[in-house]
Amino acid sequence: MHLQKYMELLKEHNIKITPQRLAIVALMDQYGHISVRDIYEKIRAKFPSLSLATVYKNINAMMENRFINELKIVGQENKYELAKERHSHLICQKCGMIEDIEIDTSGIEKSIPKESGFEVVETSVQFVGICQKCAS
Amino acid sequence: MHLQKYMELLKEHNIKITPQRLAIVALMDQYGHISVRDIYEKIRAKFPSLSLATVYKNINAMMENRFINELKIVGQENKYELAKERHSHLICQKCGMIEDIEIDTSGIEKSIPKESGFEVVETSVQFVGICQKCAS
DNA sequence: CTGACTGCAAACGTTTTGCACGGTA
DNA sequence: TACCGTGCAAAACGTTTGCAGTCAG
Repeated sequence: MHLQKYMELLKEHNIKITPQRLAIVALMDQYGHISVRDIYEKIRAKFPSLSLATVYKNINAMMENRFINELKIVGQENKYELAKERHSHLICQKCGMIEDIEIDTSGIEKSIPKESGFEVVETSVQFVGICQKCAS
Repeated sequence: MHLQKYMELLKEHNIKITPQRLAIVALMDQYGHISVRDIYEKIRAKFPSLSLATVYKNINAMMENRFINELKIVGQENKYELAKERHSHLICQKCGMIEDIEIDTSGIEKSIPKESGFEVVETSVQFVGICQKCAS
């Protein structure tokens, strides 16, 4: 499918290509946000020799290279996503769904008092609530 | 000190009063945001019989009662804070400082498309950056 | 061909659990 | 007094590490 694309992505970030890594990237691309456990189980179904340690090692390497981001969400295990433009997340309290959303955070950043002397590098916003499916 | 205040707080939330719990509440009040490990070590210095299991059990009980909140922060261990009015956090990447800040999130909430059908219950905002002390 | 990656097993740190005892209401 | 909370030890997790063999570049 998009093997070629994944290989290029890895190359761009100076990460050596292996079947395990391609499988991880493919899952992140497919699911958007995925946990270590889910990565492990889904790949293992097709590729039973995969070890959990390898998943962790690769996740950590990819985070160091800023190739992926870690998402810490209340009430959920950590999720990982391919790094892309800054964005925020909609999170359903009921079903756990996570959806990307692009919003402008410059307004709220302005409400930090100048006197605080705090310089924002990154603003992280999570909208926690109920998704359409769960509401109906 | 504020023992009386802490006892009332616990009573209001239907949490039985014990010396261990009073010590935990006192630390959260004093530090604002504190980790399990820090709670354990600080209390233990004065009160060596305290067990880590007790800290965890109490933290969990207080979270169920919505008496305290859990704070998940990138690159830091989980922190806990007394529940209060909705607020956001300034987080220093360098020294780890966490500071409360009150901002109006209604603006960014409006940028969620109506068609998404997502109903926001709570908006969590973290401003990650460099604090005044670390910048100078 | 060489260094990096993988898988395995063991180690580690954190959090939870079960149980007997002790303290709060 | 009755029940809930505590402390201890063990268990259960999640994550990391060391090492020997293998693979990608």
